[in-house]
Amino acid sequence: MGSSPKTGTSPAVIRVLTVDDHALIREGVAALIANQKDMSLVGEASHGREAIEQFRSHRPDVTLMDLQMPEMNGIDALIAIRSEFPEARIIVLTTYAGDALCKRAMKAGAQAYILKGNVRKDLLDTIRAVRAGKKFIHAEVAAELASHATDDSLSEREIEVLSLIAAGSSNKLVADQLAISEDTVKGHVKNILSKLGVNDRTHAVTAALKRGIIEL
Amino acid sequence: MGSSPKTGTSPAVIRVLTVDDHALIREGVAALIANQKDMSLVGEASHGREAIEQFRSHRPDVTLMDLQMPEMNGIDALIAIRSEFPEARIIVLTTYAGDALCKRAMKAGAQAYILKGNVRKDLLDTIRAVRAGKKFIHAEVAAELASHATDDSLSEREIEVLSLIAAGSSNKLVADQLAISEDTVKGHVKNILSKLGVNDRTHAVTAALKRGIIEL
DNA sequence: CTTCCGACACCTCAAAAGAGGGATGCAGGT
DNA sequence: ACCTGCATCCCTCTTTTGAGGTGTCGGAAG
Repeated sequence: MGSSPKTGTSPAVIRVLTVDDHALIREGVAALIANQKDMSLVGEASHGREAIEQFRSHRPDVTLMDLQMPEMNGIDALIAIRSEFPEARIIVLTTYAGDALCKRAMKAGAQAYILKGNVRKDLLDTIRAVRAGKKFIHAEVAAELASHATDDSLSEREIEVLSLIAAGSSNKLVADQLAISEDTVKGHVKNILSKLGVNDRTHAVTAALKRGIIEL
Repeated sequence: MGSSPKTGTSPAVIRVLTVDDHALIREGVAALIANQKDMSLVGEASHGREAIEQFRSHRPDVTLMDLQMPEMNGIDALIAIRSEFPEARIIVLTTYAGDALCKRAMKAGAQAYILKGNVRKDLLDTIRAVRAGKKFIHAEVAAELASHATDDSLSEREIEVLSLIAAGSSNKLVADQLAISEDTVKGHVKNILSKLGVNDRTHAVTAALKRGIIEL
């Protein structure tokens, strides 16, 4: 790369799409990219549905995707885009360092997961790396990921139960809402506590919130 | 004020300081302000301590302050700046719509409280309004505020107890950590449940998180 | 100087939650 | 066919929580 005079996929500008419900963030990304000779912002979207439309019409080389947006969240948009365009290169750019969120995003086909906090140098480097086909997970998140490497993740049902508990339901109420017996709920709760390594339901909820397993 | 031809405090540019731990947000603010003829960005800070320094050296007309930053949070920075410069005009610019957070910020001397989400038009208008001495609270937050207008807020001690509960402590453990009797803790918990309008400790924690009374 | 409120403490009692055990059926993969 | 994970249900037992009610003490506000 460099001496050969040719087609030049490398020297071509990287076409970027930014997806974030916060206008300020999109503005920041736009400003950052405007200063790069090898990049160009080709579109913006403020939620998942719009992201899909923008992707269809612009076919960006790299997409910066926030999670937690109105209308349609980033994970769902990620899945939708990747199912339609399997070669899509998508970087998750979020505030949350939860390991569960990161796992879901990477499983959904994200190429990188970085935090809005320490973006200074990471963002631009990551865009270039991802365009080149590499993957990247922010160190802070990677540490989270590593610290929970051993413990198995919650099942769909367990997440459902835990969400209802977080919303203020007792075991009996959860049982009613899910149309199962209270004993079954207790069984689920026991597994949840064990998997999260906590001793009571309240701590289970806060631990799951920290890790991005459930939302408020 | 308006028809008289004079000193011109109004036509002068509004000098703005932006405080946010997210570089992208600062970048976005900078880009937005750069397009306004009547505004000029005079400084940036990524946490509370730096905000105080920057305020001292630049004396901005208006300061945009995020809450929840490392080193020193926005509320504390707000208080510190306002105690040193009582005329300081500070706009809280945050992601969180919790009414408790807003109440604390306004009590600490903030002139406005707006959300990063719907910034498009609000931000610039708010900067001008605040410079002119007006106050402003984002509609979404105001609604939150109104919906909790009647219920009294938690005492310091109650917040302390609730935080420990959120961290996974039983009543007995909370009692040990605060060096009080378990019965007293139960008394506090009872008041907490009553004030927050919930039936159990887990819901109390999630309700308090939503309202910005405690943090994760 | 009262009056009110918050923090503190003690009591009883019923309901919920958590720890222990075991058992069934069903789906997916080997 | 077998095994494993998951969801489901049942039982017993102890601990924790939450709902009642009462009272003291100190400080802040009236």
